[in-house]
Amino acid sequence: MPELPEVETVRRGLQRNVVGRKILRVEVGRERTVRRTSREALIDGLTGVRITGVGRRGKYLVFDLDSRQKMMIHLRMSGRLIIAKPGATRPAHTHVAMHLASADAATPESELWFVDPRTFGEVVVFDPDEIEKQMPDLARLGLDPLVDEISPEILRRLFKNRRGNLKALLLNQHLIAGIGNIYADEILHRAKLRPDRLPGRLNLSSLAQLHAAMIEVLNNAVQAGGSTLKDTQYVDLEGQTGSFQDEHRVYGRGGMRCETCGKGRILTTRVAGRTTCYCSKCQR
DNA sequence: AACTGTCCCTGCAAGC
DNA sequence: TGCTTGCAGGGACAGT
Repeated sequence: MPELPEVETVRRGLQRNVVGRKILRVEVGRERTVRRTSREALIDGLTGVRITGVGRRGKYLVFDLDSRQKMMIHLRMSGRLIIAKPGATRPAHTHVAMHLASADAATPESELWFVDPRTFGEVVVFDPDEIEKQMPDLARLGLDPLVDEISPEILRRLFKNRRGNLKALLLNQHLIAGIGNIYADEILHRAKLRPDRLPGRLNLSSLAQLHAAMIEVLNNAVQAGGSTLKDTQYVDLEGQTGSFQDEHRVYGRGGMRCETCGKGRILTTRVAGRTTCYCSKCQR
């Protein structure tokens, strides 16, 4: 599932491959992918426009354009962005295809595909001046752990007067943006904190552990190009798999021995409505 | 306001 | 073997 490290890996690929290039033509297959506006709005908003930059906030990709608008792409559960040669065979569930002009004499024309079997993802062109109205979810996103400066003290303030447990808070995109189910479990394991702990009862040293684990796990995962699992086949823009799944210590390891403490077993439960894995011994 | 549960959707795996 | 069922999960939405 694309979470912050996977989206950041895709963003870096886009930075290398599409920034500076002009969109010549846009095809939209499934209407559902452009449900926030319409097929016409996407095609009109992108045709003849140059991509001047690609940013990321949480799991949201935001493309700068040389028009007055911006483009947002969210991969949700199963979305993928793929760069390909013009006319190459498209995978099933390719819902949007953008034809990109060559950037210079050395760069051939390309196609940028949005592929998404489960169709939860979306592609939308919006007006940044109307972001509150058109993109309320993006406008109200919380702090990004790798873009914004987060400290244990900031975590304490974010968690103040919150009733939910630690895992629910990590998954809440209005507080901290970019952490999903996999990285929430990995972060909590490295912080040695149980997912069902209540934030009000955390002392500053626990908050410092959580903060350090968050930064470390996310940075290491970006370094590894994200996590590629068996089911969703996450790959980056150029089709490369990630390798952070090899460093997972709890996610998908239910019933196995904890490699960190060597004693505990990894338990699988349900916390905050999500399948949750944690070590019975090292997380307290 | 803040939290929880349900839904959207497809592919895959387990179980009969 | 071939069917059915359940599960995966990000975020919108309804209900509490």
